[in-house]
Amino acid sequence: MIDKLEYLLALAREHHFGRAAETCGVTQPTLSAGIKQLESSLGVLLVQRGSRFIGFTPEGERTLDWARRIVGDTRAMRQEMSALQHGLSGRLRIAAIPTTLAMVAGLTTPFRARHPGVRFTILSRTSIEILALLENLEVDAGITYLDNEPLGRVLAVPLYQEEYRLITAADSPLGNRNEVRWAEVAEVPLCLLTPDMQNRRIIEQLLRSAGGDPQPTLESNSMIVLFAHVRTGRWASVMPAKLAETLGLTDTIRAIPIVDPEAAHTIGLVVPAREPMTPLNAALVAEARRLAATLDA
Amino acid sequence: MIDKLEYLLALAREHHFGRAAETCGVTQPTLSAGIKQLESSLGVLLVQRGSRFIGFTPEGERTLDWARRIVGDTRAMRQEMSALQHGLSGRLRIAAIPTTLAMVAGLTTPFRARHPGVRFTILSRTSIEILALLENLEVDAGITYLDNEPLGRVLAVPLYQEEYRLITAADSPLGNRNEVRWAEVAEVPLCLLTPDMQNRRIIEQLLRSAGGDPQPTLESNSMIVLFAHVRTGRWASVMPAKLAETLGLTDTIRAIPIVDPEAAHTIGLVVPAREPMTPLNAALVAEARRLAATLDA
DNA sequence: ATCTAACGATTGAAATCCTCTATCGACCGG
DNA sequence: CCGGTCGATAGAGGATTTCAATCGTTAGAT
Repeated sequence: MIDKLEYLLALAREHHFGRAAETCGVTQPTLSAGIKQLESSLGVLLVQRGSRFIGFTPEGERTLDWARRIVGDTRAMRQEMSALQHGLSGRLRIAAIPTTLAMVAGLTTPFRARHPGVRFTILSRTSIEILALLENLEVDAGITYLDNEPLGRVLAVPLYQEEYRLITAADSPLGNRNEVRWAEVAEVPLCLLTPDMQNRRIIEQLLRSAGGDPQPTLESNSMIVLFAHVRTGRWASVMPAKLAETLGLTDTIRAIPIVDPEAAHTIGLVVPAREPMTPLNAALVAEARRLAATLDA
Repeated sequence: MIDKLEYLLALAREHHFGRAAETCGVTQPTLSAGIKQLESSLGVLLVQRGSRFIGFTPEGERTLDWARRIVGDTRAMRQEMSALQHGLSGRLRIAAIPTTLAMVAGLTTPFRARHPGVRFTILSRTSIEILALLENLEVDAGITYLDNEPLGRVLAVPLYQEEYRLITAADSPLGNRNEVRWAEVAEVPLCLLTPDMQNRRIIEQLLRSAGGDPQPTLESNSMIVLFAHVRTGRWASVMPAKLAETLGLTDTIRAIPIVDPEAAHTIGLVVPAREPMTPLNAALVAEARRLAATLDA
């Protein structure tokens, strides 16, 4: 029964019987039969049948909600029993937005010191993708903005305020300033994240409300790409302060506070609002609270 | 997997492998193997092994919590799908304390008018048993006191205030009064519920705080027994007003309000605090709210 | 219109898992 | 010491599950 529900979740992820079967480690006929059996067991059609996967029926969507719950609880139960036996172990899957990637180490490092048996998978994803991944049990936790998009059914732990810096060469036009205004930044050709990233949308909105019309000269979904360009001294970017510090400023590259307004957005850890939490998530939330305390100080 | 969790729940109910197997409709070796398989699948011992059933290990108790959740969600999912197909159907199992048995019809009758496909099982139980039955998924809902014992993880819908009447023959010593004081009632030989019933404990406490020392001349766990005795005209009892009305007063048997104090306890419907509720419970709660509105008016 | 590739359903054989009956061993109370 | 109860175990039979192979349909390309 529960494995059939897992099939359903996989199908919701992949929208494709073959691939869903593969991720479940079974063959396509097996998954096909599993779904069919779920349908007959519940007495409803779950999947809209055509020559290909079309989508779920309304009953299927509803069943998906239940499947997420039941499968999630089952995994949590297993994890809890395993933790009682061998201490915390297993893999903690975290999805983070690119601007926070550098600070993830601040969370994972003390966590691992406390719980050496735990392994990590860190994925770089957009804030919207993170919520979907959480919903579908594909990751255990996310690190994202807490104060913009609606978060859904999650528990959020604020970590720090993201503040913005103009990253530019010391010998560039604004390079000698101790602070700059958004209106000024709007005049500079920038390297920014792609528009699917919430950070890009936040910065664009700040630039626009300062009267600018942002036309980034370069965009990427990778902060590494952006920073590598800035580092040449020929490009500029707007980055969160925390990130700029971590990536390392040289004497030729400066991070200049941007004011008017002094914008800030809250970054935090989000985990599914499941009661009780999985042991790994409980430990992660505790670690995040500790980290937030040190960051506030 | 889920059926193994059902085995575990049955074992928790019965404290006996053989009986648990019977309630699950399997033989004892099957249930035994099922539990053993759960244990190896989770990697922990769940049951304390001896020559007989002794109890659960701490891990077993924890697993029981998860099992209740997972099994409950699974049943809710099935019920919801069935309701989407055929409308509300199935069996609604309600446990009620004896003093409320007469008013259950006020809930079930309009419910059945709205949802003809639903069948009922009504059990008379003590308030403490009701909470255990709810916890173990053995009943869907309970009707009990809301304001005394701690209720646990339930959603409560207040229905009405239980007020107390002295039920006695018109020609008995207090029979001609329009109201009596608890101190006076304490002098009368009474038929009361057995001490495992909360109603008995409530009434005893009221009698004692009025200075009496209650020594019921007859006790039973059945209101029918109590009422049948009162009806002979030779016995008296203290009963909730609602119940006395339903059982039918004759011109020789009177229900006299008891004052000083005018005690009242809240009676209500309780269902497991499960989000979302099962469709049957959702409908029952809606019906209870309607009923509460008419009772208030 | 025809062809092709992709997709999901179907089939039938093999493997696995499950459930039952029968029985055993441990323990308890007389 | 004996009889009865309880849960574990063994082995056979049956049901279910899984897989490889294949089919039918459809969308898109030509």
